Amino acid sequence: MTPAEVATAGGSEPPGALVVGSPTSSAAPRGERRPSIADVAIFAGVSHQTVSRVLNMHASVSKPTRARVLAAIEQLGYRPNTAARALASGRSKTLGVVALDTTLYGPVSTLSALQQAAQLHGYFVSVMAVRSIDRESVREAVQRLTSQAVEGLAIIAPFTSAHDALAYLPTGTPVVAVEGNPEADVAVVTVDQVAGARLATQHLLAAGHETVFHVAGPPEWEEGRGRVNGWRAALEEAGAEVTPPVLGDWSARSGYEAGQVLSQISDATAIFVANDHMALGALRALHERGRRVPEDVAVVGFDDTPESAYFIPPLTTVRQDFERVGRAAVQLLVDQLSTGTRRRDRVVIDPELICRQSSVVGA
Amino acid sequence: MTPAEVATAGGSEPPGALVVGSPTSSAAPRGERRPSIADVAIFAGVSHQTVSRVLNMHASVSKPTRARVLAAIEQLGYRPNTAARALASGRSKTLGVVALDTTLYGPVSTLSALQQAAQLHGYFVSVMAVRSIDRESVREAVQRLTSQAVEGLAIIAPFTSAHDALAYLPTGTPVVAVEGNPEADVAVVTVDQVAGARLATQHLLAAGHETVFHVAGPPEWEEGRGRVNGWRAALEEAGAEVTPPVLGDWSARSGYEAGQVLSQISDATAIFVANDHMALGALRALHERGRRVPEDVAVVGFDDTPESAYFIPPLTTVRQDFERVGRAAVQLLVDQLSTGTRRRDRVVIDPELICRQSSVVGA
DNA sequence: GCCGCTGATGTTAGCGCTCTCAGTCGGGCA
DNA sequence: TGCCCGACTGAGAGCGCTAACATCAGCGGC
Repeated sequence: MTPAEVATAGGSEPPGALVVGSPTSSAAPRGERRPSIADVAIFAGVSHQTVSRVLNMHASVSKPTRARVLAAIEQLGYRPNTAARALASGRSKTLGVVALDTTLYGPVSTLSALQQAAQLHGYFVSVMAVRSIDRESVREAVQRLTSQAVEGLAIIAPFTSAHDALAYLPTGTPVVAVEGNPEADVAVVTVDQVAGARLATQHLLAAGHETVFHVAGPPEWEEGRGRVNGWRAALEEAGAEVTPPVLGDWSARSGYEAGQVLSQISDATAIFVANDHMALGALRALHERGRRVPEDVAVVGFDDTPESAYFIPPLTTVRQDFERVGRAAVQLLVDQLSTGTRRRDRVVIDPELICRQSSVVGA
Repeated sequence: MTPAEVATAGGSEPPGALVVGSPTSSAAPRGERRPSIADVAIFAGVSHQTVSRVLNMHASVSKPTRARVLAAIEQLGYRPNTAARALASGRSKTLGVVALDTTLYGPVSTLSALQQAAQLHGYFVSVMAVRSIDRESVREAVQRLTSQAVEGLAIIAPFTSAHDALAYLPTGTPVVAVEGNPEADVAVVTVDQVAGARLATQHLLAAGHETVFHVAGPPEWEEGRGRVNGWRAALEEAGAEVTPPVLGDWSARSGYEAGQVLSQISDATAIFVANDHMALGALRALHERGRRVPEDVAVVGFDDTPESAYFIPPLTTVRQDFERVGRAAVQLLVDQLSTGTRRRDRVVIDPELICRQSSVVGA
């Protein structure tokens, strides 16, 4: 790869991508079928294989030839056909994603970051949303992705799905469980939920509360379980009483209902809520019952959604760097792909406590 | 290739392939390449073409033959190869989506619904996120999708993008602009932003406010412009004063800043905020300044995010049925695909005012 | 001056599927 | 009985690309 080619290929492009056509130049292939590699070859007066070599940045193409081919490509507005390429090479340049709920803040942020990261690596992303994580749904999703010959798979859903998924995947396909159980038998990228919950709980204990109540996420979610565990561990370490967690479903509504329950417990002076949306609901319930936050009850959330700084009062919460999660997931897949092995790396990302007014009087 | 003796496999574990018994009958294709239509054909004792016919539900396959083929498919764990199918048929069964910001509530909800709808119609969805809507980004995204041979394209981004996109698309590819300008020269699915803003504004006027202030979304967004227009129209119809809108960027932070400005204007007794997140910020600013909602200032948002019912106070807002938007977009594409024409249908979905306490005293 | 080598190209097979065109077979109708 | 027709099945040719090999200069070394 000579410097000249690098100049041609533009820095922001993923490797292997082609920079062709200024916005004005590339003429649309009016009417007819799109130009193929053969058309380009004829136009440039070379063999189709030479065109292919230029496309794939193979060495051993002379400079003038390369230039001629690139010119032809631009002239004809040629774009490689992904399907043909995938068929011939066996590489689809596509990563599959199985996601449980693609509207929740966490998964959305992760997915979005993942998508961007994949794009940077020159990969497409194909997302299959599953309604529930029963075996059948997972099988369906994975098989659809398999038929697309995805090269790697990211699972943004509870651990068991990741495990199940393996069964339906061609042997050797790299898999990464995002936000999955660190004990999983595949690679994992996760935010340390236990540590995050511990941070939140310790923060409240340090503020002088005898114990901390917990509004938990659904136990089917690894995040939910991890936060319960971290919370419980922190309490036990401090010798504080462990009250039964109130179960929620991540929604503000469920947080509200939990808040209604907890607002009637006069001992409940500190609540750690498993995500910000539920915390919002809880804040509202406490407000309705005349319990002041943080004077009467301190509240800490989890996620640091962009809105949480504008709750009343601003919410102390635990930030998760979803951006990094997405990037790391892609990186793990790409690494496994390039080494050709399925590995069991884990990337654990530390969460960060963001202190705001909901937890500390006078903050 | 899965070289079993890769010693470089990251230390922790021997890299042996995971042995997973599949819970159903379909035996995993041990080691080698996945079974093809030809394998199925041999196994079933028919020609590959007959298998293809079964796969594509062509008529003219006798029942016993079909049964035999289906059995073979299951036995071998066969899954059709999307790339090969796309290459041979020219149909990729994939819809492309170009989206501007895939983390905002509206786009996320739409995208999610769209994805589900597409899945139901047997289509895959390939999403290209663009950072900005300049021509270059749109071109890049559309061309990447083109190289995937998408059969149809949905654009969840301002109108001009939709227009630009056409230039880089093979002629005849159906396009639908989601939440785009109804004047666009492609099919459009949109919530009637003008009507929604009108509802909100009229609601506030009807409550006795002399005029209604507006915190607007970014003018680059069609939604932002539409809501400004509806708000202005409602004011003008009522002969109310039209104050200059305060510009926001959809974020709670920008809503907060707008709220700070408006809270200092004593005439501002009613505010229509262009989305719920900004409304949250505005509520917080008003709260800080001691302006009571709704007693001193009435606030109405837009979107009806699941959280808005739990704001303090619960937010009156305008609901958009994103579910329907997504479904309609897919339907339009599928229709155009089946009739083979590029049409300019429009689907306009009526928004709905959801009355809560932020706008009406004693509600 | 012949050998082998390396860089630059072309040639030939497929990848796994669908499409078009040909059959084969049995039965209804003249 | 013969013929046509419709239901069913099969053979062969690509789709656009990559991978492996074949080719063919030109070059330096002995």
